[in-house]
Amino acid sequence: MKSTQRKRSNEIHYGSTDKALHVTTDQATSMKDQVVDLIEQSIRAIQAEGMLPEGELPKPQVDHTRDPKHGDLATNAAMVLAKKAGMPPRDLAAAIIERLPQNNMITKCDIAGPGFINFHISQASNIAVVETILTTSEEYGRSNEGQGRRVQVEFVSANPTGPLHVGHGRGAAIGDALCRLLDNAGWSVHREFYYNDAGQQISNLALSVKARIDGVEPGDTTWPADGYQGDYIKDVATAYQNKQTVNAADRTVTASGDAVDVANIQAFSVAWLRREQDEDLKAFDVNFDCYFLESSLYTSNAVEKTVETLIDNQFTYEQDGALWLRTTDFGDDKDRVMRKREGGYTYFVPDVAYHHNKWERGFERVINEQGADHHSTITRVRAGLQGLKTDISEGWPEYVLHQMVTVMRDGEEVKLSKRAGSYVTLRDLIDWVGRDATRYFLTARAATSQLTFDIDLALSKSNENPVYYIQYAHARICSVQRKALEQFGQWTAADGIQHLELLNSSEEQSLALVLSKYPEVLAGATKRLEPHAVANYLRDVAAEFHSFYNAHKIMEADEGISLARLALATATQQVIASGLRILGVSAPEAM
RNA sequence: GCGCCCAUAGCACAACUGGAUAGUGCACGUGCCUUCUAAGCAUGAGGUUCCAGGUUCGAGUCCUGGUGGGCGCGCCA
Repeated sequence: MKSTQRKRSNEIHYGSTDKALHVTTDQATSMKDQVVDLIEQSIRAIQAEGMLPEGELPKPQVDHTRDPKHGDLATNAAMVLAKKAGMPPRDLAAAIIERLPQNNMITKCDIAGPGFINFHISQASNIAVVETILTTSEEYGRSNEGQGRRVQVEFVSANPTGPLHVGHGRGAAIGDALCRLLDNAGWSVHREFYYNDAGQQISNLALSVKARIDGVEPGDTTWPADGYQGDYIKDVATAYQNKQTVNAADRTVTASGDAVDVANIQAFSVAWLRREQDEDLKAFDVNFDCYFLESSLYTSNAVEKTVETLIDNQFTYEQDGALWLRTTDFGDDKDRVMRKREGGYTYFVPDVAYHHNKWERGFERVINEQGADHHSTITRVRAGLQGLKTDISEGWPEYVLHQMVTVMRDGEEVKLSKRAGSYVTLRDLIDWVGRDATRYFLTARAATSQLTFDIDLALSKSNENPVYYIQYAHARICSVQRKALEQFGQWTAADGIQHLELLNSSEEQSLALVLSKYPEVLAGATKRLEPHAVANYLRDVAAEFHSFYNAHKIMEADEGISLARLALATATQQVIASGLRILGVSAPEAM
């Protein structure tokens, strides 16, 4: 597996196969890690005996089994190493088992199929995760892999020409979940929103508002070409005429009301739509540390300097009156124009300058969450950065691209077109199905998959949204805890730890097992930048809990059993609340 | 024509990045509320993982070539 991530000061290889999944926390080592350790010891012993060559060997895998008949954990070590050892996998498996160090966690291990080694874990070891969860509390699932290093995540980055649409919503949901995952893994996360407040699109915006002020409507002969036709343009015009003051997150503008002052109209319109987007984001509970203006790259001369450096480094040439960047030197399929014949720069030039700025701000990692329709910019931006001849590595910045969101309404597709002015907004979704369901739907699927958001379905079945399944488990646990308070008076989850050995049913054991996977699920989701894994995992946790809940009464006659089950339920509650927090979904105490 | 992404049950999607008998939710069949929340549980049916080759102990996953869909391929952003 190859990864062209960073090569600056601290060496990190996110793609490396070993260690990458190692959960670096101070908490008790997981069952899986312990088994990995045992197998490694055994293999070293075999190497010492000369049955396996010294030096580097293929890395065996240890996985949770799908089928309980295969025990709890399984390794392919014997199959992977059979060739090196020159012996049949099953024979090698026997040798590995023979040399496993003594331990009280494994009750049985056997050889199965082509040479798998299956490990059966004792119930006591399995249920012990409940104690780990309760005692490490909010630390459970956290790691310190990031070690406080700085990562910047740029997402949404919508231009202020209209309210956010569902595509932005997907970006907001995924981007924010990525931030929460990285924060959970010990990174210092900086959320940034980049937008253009001065280009052609913004001129069109100002002209559209001015047209509305002048009483011109879309379709009239004097309506501006490429004007924004949405009704919100009328609202901006009215607010402007009323000389309103607009407070957006990053700017405040008061309208003069002067119908011919295009500069003021433009400034006011940008602020008005920025505020509109702020409200969309607020309704979605997404916040940013910084709003970065494309225009600032011009006023600071960053764009000029970038161009000069690229010229000095001889990656450019003049042709047909334009200035070209030899992006083909860096894997592009054709060279790209930087400076147009009439003088202006193409859009990717400030983009390069912007990313150089990010680099100079010291972000060790930068992750850009964008719609897949912008994927062609990746090559250009990276090529531009390489052309600057700094020590930026080829794979910097990283990208997470989400595929299109198709919105179905009344059985037909609604085209997402900001310029046409007719599209479903993020706020529409939130109003219809709620923030939690919107967040969940938009993060529960892999970013690489196209997403069909069927509004009619979401409307008609709003009570059957999968997010409620998870929230319901949380609310149920809260309800039981309230009952326990009535029954026991003073009571804490820790009281049940000493009775955990009473939890020997398959439902209780299965629930504990799924809870024990939480740290590695988070580690995997963080490493692969795939928050949807968390959503899927939470559904599994909820399913195991509901099964447990239906099979066993928590508040039993026997106090020890009650306390033990309360401990298990509380550990479950903690994991669900933690996972939902990463997705930005609330964990209600009652439903 | 070229590049990127995708193709898995009727529908929408998973599958711990190469592991054992491919799972979950809707929808469909059958049971379960006098008992901590039935927004729940149990159970059944539903599959040639788009097609054809290849790599190896082993392929939904990797490689090659097709087919079908989305996006991009501008001196627009």
